Amino acid sequence: MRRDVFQAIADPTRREIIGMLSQRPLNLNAIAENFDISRPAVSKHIRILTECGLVAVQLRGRERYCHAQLHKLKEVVDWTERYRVFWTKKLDALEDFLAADQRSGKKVQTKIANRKISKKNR
Amino acid sequence: MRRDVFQAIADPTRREIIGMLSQRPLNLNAIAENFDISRPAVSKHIRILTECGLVAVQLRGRERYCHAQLHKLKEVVDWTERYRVFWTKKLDALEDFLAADQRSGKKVQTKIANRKISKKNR
DNA sequence: ATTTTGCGTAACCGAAAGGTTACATTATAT
DNA sequence: ATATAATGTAACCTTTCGGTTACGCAAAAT
Repeated sequence: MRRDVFQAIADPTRREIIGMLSQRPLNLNAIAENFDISRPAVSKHIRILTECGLVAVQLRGRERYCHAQLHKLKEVVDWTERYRVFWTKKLDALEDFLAADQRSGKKVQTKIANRKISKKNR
Repeated sequence: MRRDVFQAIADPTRREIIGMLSQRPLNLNAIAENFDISRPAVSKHIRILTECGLVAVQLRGRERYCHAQLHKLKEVVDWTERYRVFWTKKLDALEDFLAADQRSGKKVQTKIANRKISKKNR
């Protein structure tokens, strides 16, 4: 099981579960009530969220209370943060420029292709 | 095709492609050189990234230059941003508390379950 | 003691994901 | 004009995903 945070939040149902649990812990049935899918299906989602550390389960008798452990989302934030500059005003202007160029078919490629690059930044 | 940004960045290869393209536009073969997978496989990844708006393709003769369009990542940032409070120092302390409780089996549940919640925050 | 509740798990299913090879097409180079 | 380079696409395969129903089991309620 690969189970990384990126894959975990790819599913919209799991993102909803995260939203619910961020407000207060819930046991499995309480979560399932909010969805049209079956209880075992929710159980599987919880398992995935648990495996990647986004949710922690606390046993209370026969109930399992699920807590959001959202500091694990920092992994996602850290990745996106590297590209934050790309949605600032200044950069948007460049994107617009490129989009316009694409429509007109004008030659501007070299300008972009030769931008200085820094190695090893994955 | 669902093709939302969350699903697009779930795949590690696509995240690497995004990292490469954020430095400079590349044509498809240039991208493929960096991976062990076949060229058609890369082509499929580019298609997915294009469909959700993370990449734009600019045709130059027989070549297709792929540009990163990273302002679309803002969607991801906006979602995660709602939970930023959960990985600040203060909240981490709460998480630690919960984790310790889970180990000891002590009763603290009600305290958390009764936290004030605000509606409609998905 | 018996029933009900809250859950995990197993077996199964169809669809989608991620990859491959083979082939077609068009632009450029020779 | 012919060959080669850059790419899309189709057909196919295997694995994973997200869901289901059926069942089992322990805790709680009766």
